[in-house]
Amino acid sequence: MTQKIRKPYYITTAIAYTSGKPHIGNTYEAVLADAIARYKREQGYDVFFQTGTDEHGQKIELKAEEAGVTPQEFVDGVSSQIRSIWDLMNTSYDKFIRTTDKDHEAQVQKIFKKLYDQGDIYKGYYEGLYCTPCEAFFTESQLVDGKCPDCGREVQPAKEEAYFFRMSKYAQRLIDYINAHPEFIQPVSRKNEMMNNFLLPGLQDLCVSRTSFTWGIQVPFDPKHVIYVWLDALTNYITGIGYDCDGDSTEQFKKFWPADLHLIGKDIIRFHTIYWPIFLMALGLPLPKQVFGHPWLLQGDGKMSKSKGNVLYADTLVDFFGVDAVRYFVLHEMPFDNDGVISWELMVERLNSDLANILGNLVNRTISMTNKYFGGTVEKTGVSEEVDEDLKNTVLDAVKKVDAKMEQLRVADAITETFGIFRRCNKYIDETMPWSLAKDESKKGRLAEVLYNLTESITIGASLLASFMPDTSARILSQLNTEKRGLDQMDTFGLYPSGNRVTEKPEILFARMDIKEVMEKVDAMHEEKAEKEKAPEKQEEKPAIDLEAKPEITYDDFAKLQFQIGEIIACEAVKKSKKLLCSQVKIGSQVRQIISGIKAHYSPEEMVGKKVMVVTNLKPAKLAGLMSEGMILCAEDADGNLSLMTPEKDMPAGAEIC
RNA sequence: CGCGGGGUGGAGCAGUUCGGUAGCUCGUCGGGCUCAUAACCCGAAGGUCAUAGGUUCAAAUCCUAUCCCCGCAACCA
Repeated sequence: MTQKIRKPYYITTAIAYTSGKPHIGNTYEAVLADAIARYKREQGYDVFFQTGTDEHGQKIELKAEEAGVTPQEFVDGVSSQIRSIWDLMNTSYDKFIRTTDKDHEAQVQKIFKKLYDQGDIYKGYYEGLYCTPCEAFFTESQLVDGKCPDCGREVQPAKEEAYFFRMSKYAQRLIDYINAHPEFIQPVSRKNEMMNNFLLPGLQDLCVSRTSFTWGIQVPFDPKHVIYVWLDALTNYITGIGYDCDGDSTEQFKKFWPADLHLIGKDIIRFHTIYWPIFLMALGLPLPKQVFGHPWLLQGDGKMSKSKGNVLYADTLVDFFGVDAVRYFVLHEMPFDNDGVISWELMVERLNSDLANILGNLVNRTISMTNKYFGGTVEKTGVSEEVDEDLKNTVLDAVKKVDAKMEQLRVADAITETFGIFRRCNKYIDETMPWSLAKDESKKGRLAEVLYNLTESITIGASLLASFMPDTSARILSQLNTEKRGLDQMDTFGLYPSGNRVTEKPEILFARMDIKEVMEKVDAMHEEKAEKEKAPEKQEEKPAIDLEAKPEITYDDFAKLQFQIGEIIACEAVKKSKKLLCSQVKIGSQVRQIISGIKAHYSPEEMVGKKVMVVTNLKPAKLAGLMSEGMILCAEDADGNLSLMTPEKDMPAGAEIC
């Protein structure tokens, strides 16, 4: 066995937060990491690809409560859902870690203890303005009129016990490190942002524990505290491969740490390039070699339907287009340091033009001609002409370009380079006109050579595709009846075995789709969804919503409230606010201004003329700088959809509701 | 003045670090071809590079101001 020692390559994604089903944007990160991991494997690295789920925190505690299950049950469900989507997308992760894994939890506790013992974590007080009834801290800027934004009561300065991490101690070391390693933060534009905004002005110590909720890892020596998210979540990168802070780490850890690449969303760059490195310094561990903050994938047609159905999920897209088409789309449409756009139209466009026309049709026509003219046999005859050189150069060149692009993590560009091969092949067919050669018996040799060159080019192109579209790559190669070409053999043109036979019947790789038909289906799907939501109780639709019961009140309590019918006579969006509408509401003979957070559900135009239920004796308050004198009531479902309460029969504005 | 990103032919993007004929893909129009999934190939039209100033021999690229869009945060009486 003369197996070469393969260089390790450790890549991670951020772990996905288990507060709900991940949309296509979240899924993109896993696919991107997968493409890189696969390519590294092709290059001969011993790759370890870790992903997983982040499962602690107050938000999950609340979500679980809403759903009426325990937090553990809740995260079990969401985590497995996320994992199944990652699987659906054909991501080749080696480990799927969960922050509720027992060994992770145990290790995090040990790490916390160790950092405490060595003085990096200290107990202090979190100071702020406290609202006792709400049990919450607020900052000055969060207050509304100097009062609690939740209940409107007075707040007092107060302090709460909490553990802090002494960031300042390591700040200079980190600054030096970043300066000495310009490749550490990618894209580089992010580096300055971190330096200027956080490091150079001076790092604040980080609060690393909470007492306001319990769904988390307990501080081992102080059980009323729970370890706050970042120390819990970030450490997954080392606990997942067997780190032990008592020095008993696994061989795997020794082999793979430090990580080569943390692939994360641009929103959490700060945590990965400041706090994480500092935690590692405190543990005496080397820092990851690179952190890449990728941009986001946004939905282009946000305006179309306000009532949800707007969010795109990976599994829905896969149902329509298939796994590889979706992988192709997210990988190819994503700019390097700019947000990308996804919509049904763009999806169909790429599928038709790139996948069906350029790639699928090329494979199809090449195989068809080979069958038609040579009974499926591909033979290298050596009857070459000058055009061949350009084809070969383009192909071999593309291999190098793909390599260079992948080195810079420019996956989208790497795919474009790969497709350059297929484009060139189509052109080559036009240049050589095989159908014309076929008419002349004396040109058989040339014809065979042309088809050989095409087959060889496609073989190389398909092999390059393996990292991005593994299934498609395999399907093409199998139709050509050959094996995937290794990257180390791609500097040579002409390795396809002469005399080999391709399949008799080429299968359609990607069928063209009609955007109209797709949109019809999409609409039908949305309607179906909407209908399901409308039909109450009927069938096993939306489960009835059970709220946690509030304490019983007396009739006197109830009588304090005044409800009336209000007629909306004017309504406009509140500037600088995403969610607020400002309505002029006629109640009896007076007109009141009321601010409501329903912009996402009702447009100002459709509000006008509606008669709604209003709480009229609520203390006026200022919202987004505007006075609001009352509250328009809505019903809300589990997904946060709102519906105004309107009288079943026509009632005059001002009528009392009792 | 909460933080950050962005405005380039009809659509989606590159180019902006280190100023010097504005590029790619799709769409449109015209032509060619028929092996192929009405696919492929060639050609053309289409942009005062958000706006206004400034620096410069020269600005999409540097500086200043303004407008607009998008994320995050906040506000969802």
